[in-house]
Amino acid sequence: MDIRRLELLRELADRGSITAVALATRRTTSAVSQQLKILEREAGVPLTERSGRGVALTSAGRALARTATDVATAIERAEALWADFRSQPQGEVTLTIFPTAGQMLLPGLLTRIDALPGLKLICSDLDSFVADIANFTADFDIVIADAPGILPAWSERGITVVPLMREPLDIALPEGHPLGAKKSLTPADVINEEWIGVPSDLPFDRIRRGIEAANATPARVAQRIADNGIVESLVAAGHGIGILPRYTTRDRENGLITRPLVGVRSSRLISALLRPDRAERPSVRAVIGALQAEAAEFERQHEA
Amino acid sequence: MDIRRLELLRELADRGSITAVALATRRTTSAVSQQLKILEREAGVPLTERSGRGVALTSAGRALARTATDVATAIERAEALWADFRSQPQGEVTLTIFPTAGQMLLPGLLTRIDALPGLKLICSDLDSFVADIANFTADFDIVIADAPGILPAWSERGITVVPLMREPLDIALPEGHPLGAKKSLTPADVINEEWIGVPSDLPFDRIRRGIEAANATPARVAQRIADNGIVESLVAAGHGIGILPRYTTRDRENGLITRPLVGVRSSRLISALLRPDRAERPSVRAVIGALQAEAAEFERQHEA
DNA sequence: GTGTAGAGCAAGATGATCTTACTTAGGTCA
DNA sequence: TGACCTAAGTAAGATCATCTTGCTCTACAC
Repeated sequence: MDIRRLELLRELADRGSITAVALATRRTTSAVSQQLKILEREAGVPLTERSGRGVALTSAGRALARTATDVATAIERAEALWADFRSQPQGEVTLTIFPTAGQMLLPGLLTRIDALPGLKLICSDLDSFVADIANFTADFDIVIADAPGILPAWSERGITVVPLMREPLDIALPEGHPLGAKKSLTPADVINEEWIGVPSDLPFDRIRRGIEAANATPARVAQRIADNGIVESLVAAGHGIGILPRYTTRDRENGLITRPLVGVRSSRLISALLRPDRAERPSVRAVIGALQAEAAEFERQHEA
Repeated sequence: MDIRRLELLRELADRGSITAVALATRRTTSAVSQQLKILEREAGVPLTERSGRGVALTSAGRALARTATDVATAIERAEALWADFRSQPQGEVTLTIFPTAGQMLLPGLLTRIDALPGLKLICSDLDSFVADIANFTADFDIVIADAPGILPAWSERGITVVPLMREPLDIALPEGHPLGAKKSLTPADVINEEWIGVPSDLPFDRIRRGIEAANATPARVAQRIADNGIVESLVAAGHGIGILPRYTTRDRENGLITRPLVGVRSSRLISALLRPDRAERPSVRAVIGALQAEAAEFERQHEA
């Protein structure tokens, strides 16, 4: 069964006459007629029948023409990808991102992508609390995650990790807390506080472990909350202190103050994860480039 | 971009060397080499690079080889369908059926299908209460439903309806109910009873409407229940009388007795619904044939 | 260095698919 | 009814993509 012949059958189903198919495919009617004859012999079932001066598909013919449609759509998808390679970056790129990084990067990223004609970025956001973020590289071209480095499990699976930016993590205190008097805080300052922590399998949690290691004392974790907005509210209400990312935490007029933590490494590395085959697509490369530029721009503005 | 060339790229990704691809596809290495060269020119990107004495795919090559896999699977699906037409009925047929019909027909149907080698029947059951059963013909090859005839909406959509069997519907009474003294019941006998009915958009409900029409009086419907098992329990517990299908109602030692209803048409027609293009597939035809045979056999046994 | 395996190039062979020219069948209009 | 037209199909030869043959080039093993 040959694809090109199958395609003719589909054309016939769409256009209704051999002449129309021949015209559309820039062939003679004779050529079309011959190819359909061969197809019919291969199928072993009559696919067409005469109807007046023209031909009509038999119901078997219609049924088999339908299969051609499915094949055609698969081929079209493949060709869209090839087009991406052949010329300018073009086509659709899917991206998923966790909420706070989305706040920082998406507005500028979308502006940059708008400037590239033919390129469409389809974004979605991810619950901040997922088991293994890298699993999403099967479903999305680009996954933006808080990646503490390249996990062994990732490099094994051949996942490409592109670092984008580093965001400092600060200690969040309720207004009026005695520690607010200091400009910056050490692990010893905070170890005896009540903590609003994060679930232990989130990358954030390694900051708490760093503080514990520096003091050789376990911290008192009152709650484990994944969503930063909730953490903000709990800290502001005096239920404990927490660790929050610097650029996306609201610490103006909401009962919250933040202080940098010194003495342990306290930042998160935001990276793009993707499967290497997708990383080859010019359109995906273009988005990665825009992401790197946007992240650099963002860091530059916030360091100043 | 040609499918045959793309297929070669996929082979190369799988087998790793031009020689191996040539051997597998019964060509000379030269032919393979030439075709890949053409593909590369079309792509505009290097797809292979020399690596020692052999070649290795570039990462772009791997990415594009992956697209071939998707196309290949679509073609394989299409070819499975063609194979179905070419020879004996073969392949997979999906069927969905409502519960009581499943009880009656599936055991025997599956036995019949087992006798046809190469044919696989994948069954699922349907909630008895769905808006328009014919919508399922998009998702299943065969939909078995209580079809009161060919609805206009169905014939418009070109849905084929194959009648399978007629099942009488009886009046179900609690044991000891005064009407139990009679061998059969008329509309006048039952109109003043309390009813356990069915939701008004189920086909069953037309029997109740028939009884109302015969008496020119509305029936008193206490409950509207879709599931026959629940109706059985409610009737047995004395909450009312109901209408239940003869062959799948348990009326032995469960507090339930059934009596035929005379004077209004009281039966349901069980039919197979399918899209006409699917009806052409020899495998689907074979299943329909087995269904008709099984339904006829079932009716014969229960009339005796 | 010599031998060998794998890839690639040039030129001609092969074969599928197309065109040209003609036939057949069904419909239309005088 | 017969002349005419349109659509499809057939036969034979032309054309073009793809394959093979025969040779070269490169990397590597012994």
